Amino acid sequence: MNQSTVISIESIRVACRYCTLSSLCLPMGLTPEDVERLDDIVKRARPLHRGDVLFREGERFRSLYVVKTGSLKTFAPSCEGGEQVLSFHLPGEIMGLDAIDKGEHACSASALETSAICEIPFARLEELTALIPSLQHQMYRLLSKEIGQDTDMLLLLGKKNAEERLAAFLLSFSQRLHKRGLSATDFHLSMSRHEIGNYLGLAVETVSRLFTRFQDDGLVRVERKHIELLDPQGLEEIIDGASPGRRQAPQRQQQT
Amino acid sequence: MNQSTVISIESIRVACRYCTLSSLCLPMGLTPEDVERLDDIVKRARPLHRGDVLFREGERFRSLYVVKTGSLKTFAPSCEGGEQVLSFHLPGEIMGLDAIDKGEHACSASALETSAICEIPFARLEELTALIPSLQHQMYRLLSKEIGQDTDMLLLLGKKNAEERLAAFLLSFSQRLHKRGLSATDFHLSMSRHEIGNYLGLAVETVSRLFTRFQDDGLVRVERKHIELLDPQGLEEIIDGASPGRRQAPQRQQQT
DNA sequence: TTTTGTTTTTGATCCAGATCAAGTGCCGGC
DNA sequence: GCCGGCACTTGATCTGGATCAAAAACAAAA
Repeated sequence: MNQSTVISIESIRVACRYCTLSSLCLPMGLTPEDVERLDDIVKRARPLHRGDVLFREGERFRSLYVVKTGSLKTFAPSCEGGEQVLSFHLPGEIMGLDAIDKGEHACSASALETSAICEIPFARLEELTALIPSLQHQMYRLLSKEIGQDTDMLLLLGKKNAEERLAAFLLSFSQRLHKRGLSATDFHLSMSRHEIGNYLGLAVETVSRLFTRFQDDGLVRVERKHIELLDPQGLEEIIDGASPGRRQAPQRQQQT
Repeated sequence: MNQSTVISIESIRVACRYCTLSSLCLPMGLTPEDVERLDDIVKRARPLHRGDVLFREGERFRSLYVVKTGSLKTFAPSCEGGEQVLSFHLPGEIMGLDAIDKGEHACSASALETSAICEIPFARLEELTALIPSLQHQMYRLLSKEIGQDTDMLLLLGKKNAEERLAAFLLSFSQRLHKRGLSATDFHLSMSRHEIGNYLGLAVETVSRLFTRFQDDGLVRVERKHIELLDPQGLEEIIDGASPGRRQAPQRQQQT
């Protein structure tokens, strides 16, 4: 309780201009004065704890949210009570962009661990972007980037096998952490095997088996949620379809 | 040749304000004066023919493109020379939004049939959106909508089986045509079985078999690329996981 | 500490859909 | 009208990963 209070106070106090994430986040490329104006509309609420829901699918859309610390997942209800994990969000990453169109959230977001969030009321942001061209540009870029990421994911789900998917996930996660100043080769997964499997379109068992296989192949060291990448290059090769087991490509390529 | 000339002239001449698509397209919700201003920056080139490439992956991003007539596909190179079809575009739909972020096209676009295109130089559009709040809002909505569509696709590829995928594709295509004033139950597919399969993450053979099965089940009438939806309700039920063959859900749901 | 529930791992089996293999039929070119 | 090639269909087989089952490792509670 004591600790969460500390985090809370801290999260309330850190303005954008002092935030270490500003180079990754919305303020990227803005002048200090413009950052100030953006900062004026940002709200910082108390932190969420594991499992807490930030917004729920169907809720009226009012704000975008940026992760300040911790991590979250977004997920949409699938058929028959199941759900599809759509993405994992790390500090500096924005959530809620998919809700602008319909004016209501198309997915839900919940915390994977204790997390601090910045809330950005969209109506005010929209006003601001009309006044600050570089902010408008940044918004277009952010929206576009999200589309690009979804595209990558479509490629992953449409064309890659289980091994390639997990390798891609690990490497991508590693790179995202690295951009945030953390180790690219030694990190902690805040999500469960179940969530990873769901995200990658695989069964938990498959994810677990692949972790074991990767470890046996000397690519990673896995100890529950603690991951060490021993051979990132090797993972890279797996992603490109050169799995250790098969020398030449046995996959028939779907031409169009 | 004669016919393509006719189309060409027509496509050059129709300004946004006379275009039947304006209610679906970028001008949606703009005042007539603002449509005029938008119209000033739109370029209308000669039509593309089947197979012609509108833009290619890696090319410098300058413009967004809107389909005026016809249809296109976008696709990205997958591993080992294959490609992933990312989307099919019908009149009024915008292409190139994923390129804003990196400043270069992340995918390629090619015509599925003779198609007319409106080109919108992005730099000029960006200037205009700063001046016209409703246009800016429209842009945010369009970008957000694209994200939402990608999300739907992720759900489809991550959680649905072959039958559900094809049913969802047919119904979604039908609805998009209907919005454009065409028949929702009797239409022509401009893409090949191969392209459908690629898009849905299925082998051609599977797509072909499913068309046959759907026809045998009285859901559709298929004659090469000509499709008649006989029982849209039945397709809807398939999408929701109630395939005719199985009474209760044998799929284990991936909980998180 | 034990208890109890959850997450992860491991093993055995199964099946949807991919892949392989042959047609069949359509369409454009000559 | 005939030919050649490509798109599509249909059938037979194979397999990656799902599913089923159960044990093992942990974590939170008591």
